[in-house]
Amino acid sequence: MIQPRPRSIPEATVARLAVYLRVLTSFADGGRTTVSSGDLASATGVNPAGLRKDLSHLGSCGVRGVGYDVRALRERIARVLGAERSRACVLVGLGNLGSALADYAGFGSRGFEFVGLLDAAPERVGQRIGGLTVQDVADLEAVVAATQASIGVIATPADVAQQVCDRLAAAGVRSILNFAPVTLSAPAGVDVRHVDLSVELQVLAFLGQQRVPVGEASA
Amino acid sequence: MIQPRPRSIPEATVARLAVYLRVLTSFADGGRTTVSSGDLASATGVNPAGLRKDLSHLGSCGVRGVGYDVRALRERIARVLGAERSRACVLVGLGNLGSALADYAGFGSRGFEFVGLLDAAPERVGQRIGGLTVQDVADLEAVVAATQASIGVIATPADVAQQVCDRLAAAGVRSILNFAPVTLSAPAGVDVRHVDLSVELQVLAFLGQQRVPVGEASA
DNA sequence: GCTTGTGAACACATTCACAGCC
DNA sequence: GGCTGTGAATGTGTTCACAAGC
Repeated sequence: MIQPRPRSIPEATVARLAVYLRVLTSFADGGRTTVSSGDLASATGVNPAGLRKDLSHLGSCGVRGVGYDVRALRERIARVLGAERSRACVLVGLGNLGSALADYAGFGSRGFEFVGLLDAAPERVGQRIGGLTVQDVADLEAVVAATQASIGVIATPADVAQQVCDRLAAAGVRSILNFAPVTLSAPAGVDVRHVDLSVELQVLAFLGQQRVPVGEASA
Repeated sequence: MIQPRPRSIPEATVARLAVYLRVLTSFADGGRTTVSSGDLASATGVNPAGLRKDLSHLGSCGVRGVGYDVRALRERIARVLGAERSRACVLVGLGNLGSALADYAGFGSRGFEFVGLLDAAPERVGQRIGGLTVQDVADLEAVVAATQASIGVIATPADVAQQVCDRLAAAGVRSILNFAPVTLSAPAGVDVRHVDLSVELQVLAFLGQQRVPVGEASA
């Protein structure tokens, strides 16, 4: 009666599911009711067969010869990703990037709710951003305890990111998303993911210079 | 006499090289002169053997029994990534996120220079951000032509991102980094990369809910 | 006939283990 | 002895091709 592995979805698939979810939502808003793997694949920039394989991980519910029901598929993906129930996040660091994140509509619509904004600068404490009032980072532990936040987002300068990470972990936050340009270490059981905004740019630039090896034209 | 593939570095390696570059720079700033693969690996959160394999792609110059020379390695990586010469970028969309990007020090220190900031909102045009004056997006083509920008960064709302992308591509920009939450399409020869800030958060949340399948404690 | 779902083949990436060198 | 560099083994992810089903 024990399912072998009820939900073991490859990480690469999870990332793409989030993208499918976004596109399906816009399709649903546009009044579309069904979609084929080919259409959805081209709208998300992936291979159709890969898309079907991704969907097969969630015990897919497409109809052969027809396609997928947009609403049903969207709900199923949302359920698997846990995007239907709201998750409480605290955000530390409200400089330019942090403020952008606090205001970013994409989070709220995908089940992430900021329940605490924290900053160390006195002039930022008390400001209202994205419907919340910025609190003093000294109260981090109290805010986490009061809000039961399960996710922490770090958008501080690099030199304080590690100590913020330590405090979040100690306060019981088990998932941390780091935007500061440092590699963080955290105790076992705490999941840290790092988003480096300039890495993508650097990869892009590298591919660009690859493409045209400057003066190596075939003439 | 034709080299088979002079420089074909796996994309995953390129992304990590950018991280090594950042850490090596901070090591160099701290006065460190040599580093072993183990040290650098733990500072960047990767496997030591993988790190050595990454470095081997650039015809590595470590010394057995000793390690790598920090400065030499940093320069070699910078050269391979093309991070030594400055690359001109235009940024379109100066809302919260765009402003954060324009101000982000991480770009400048890695060879990316914003040479144009463009926005459609009249109240933003003329503002100074990160040392530049915001220009009207109507002048996009002129700005690209005047600055010879090779990279475009899109941080606009989703609904105008595609048309900005089209105009950038038509103006001759061959590398585009998209922060808007839409999948963009571009003509062949134009490289588009998409950074979705909430995808990482969604993966993190998924892993978190995986970890503790709520009420399935082994007691 | 059209589209899904999936095993099998392939390509890519990571890790291991050790030979080569200082 | 210590650390790099790398082939070999493993694991992961992607693509193909086609059978199954509407």
